[in-house]
Amino acid sequence: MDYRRHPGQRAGLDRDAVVAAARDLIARDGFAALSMRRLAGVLGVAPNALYSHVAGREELIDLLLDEALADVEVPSGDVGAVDGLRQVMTSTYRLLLRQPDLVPQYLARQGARGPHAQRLGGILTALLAEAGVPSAARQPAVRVLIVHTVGSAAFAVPAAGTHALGAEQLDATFRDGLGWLLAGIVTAD
Amino acid sequence: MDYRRHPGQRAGLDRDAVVAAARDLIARDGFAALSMRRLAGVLGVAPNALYSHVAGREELIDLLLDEALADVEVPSGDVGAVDGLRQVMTSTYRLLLRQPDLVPQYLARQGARGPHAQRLGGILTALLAEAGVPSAARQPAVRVLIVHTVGSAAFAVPAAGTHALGAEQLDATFRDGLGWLLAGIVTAD
DNA sequence: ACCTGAACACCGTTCAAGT
DNA sequence: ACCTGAACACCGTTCAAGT
Repeated sequence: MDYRRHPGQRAGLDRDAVVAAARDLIARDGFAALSMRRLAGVLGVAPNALYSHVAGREELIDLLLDEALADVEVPSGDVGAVDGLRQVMTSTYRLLLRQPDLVPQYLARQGARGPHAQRLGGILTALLAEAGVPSAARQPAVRVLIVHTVGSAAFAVPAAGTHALGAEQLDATFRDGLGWLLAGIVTAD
Repeated sequence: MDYRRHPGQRAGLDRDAVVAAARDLIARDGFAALSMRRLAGVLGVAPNALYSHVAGREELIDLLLDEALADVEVPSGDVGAVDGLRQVMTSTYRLLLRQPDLVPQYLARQGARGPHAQRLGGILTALLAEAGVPSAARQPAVRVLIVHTVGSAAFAVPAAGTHALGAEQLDATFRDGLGWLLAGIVTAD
């Protein structure tokens, strides 16, 4: 329609602006409301203008998922490997809870594959090594920890009906499960 | 278009036939291919004919999810509560692996809410009680076990790129994680 | 009750063209 | 390189009508 712009005129858009607008749109109206056309509408451009900055909807979601992991905190100082693992996973859990609608998408695409996800994987592997977990057992251990953390975050989102457990109880459930898994990981032969 | 049928003429459709056709469609072409219009096409009816048997696409997916849990095996005889829990979760895990495309949808809607899911929840709660887990700790324990099982199944699905872990390793990872969680659940004060 | 016809309000993506 | 215009091939769902 009328975008008050002619073909060739710039709209001042770039990749980060598109991703940021998508994040805001989901935060306001939920993941189901994220469509390329609606997003373009919010940004005041024609729908196909987005394809100059993003390969398509799938890539956009990949970017959103990876961005959600941007602020994972590396364990501070020398708290020990196991406590370090606990801190990293708890930080990740809290980050994921901030963008609840996005979390199930991690499972739908078997985890994020972007740079932030890779960085997180590297941190976990190093901490497992420091904790004395043998080389071959580290990748399975990372999987178990990620499954628990992402799964807990996905289940923490209230569904249509009110759920029985409160936020504190959900946090406690995540924390307990994490502790049991860590105990098993570092104790395994 | 032309369905070789007039308004008012039956097509011999019912709720189960719709759900079964949806399951087959996903098995053949993937979850992304499941649309009401395509499903109607497979069944040889007009798109809106499906709404006589199903409230809409969301309910159809709910039915598919619950149906996937129909064949969970209850533990045989007196194997003990913990081994019983292990058997039920392993049976559920194997069932979920049969319909891989469907699994992420469990997380997207915080678990299934149908009769089969409720039955599974009841079995788990009873076994936890038998294992001596105090009443208040049972619901969180069920959550942890479900998160691990569904999450493991979701992550077991190969993504676009080939994945490093083989099927045996994935099974071992699920089994180990389950063991650690069960140990923690029955040991907790 | 179960189906068709027709329509409404959407989708993601592509291709050509303009600057 | 970044945008618009226009189009293609889809969606889920609803409403009226027919038997």
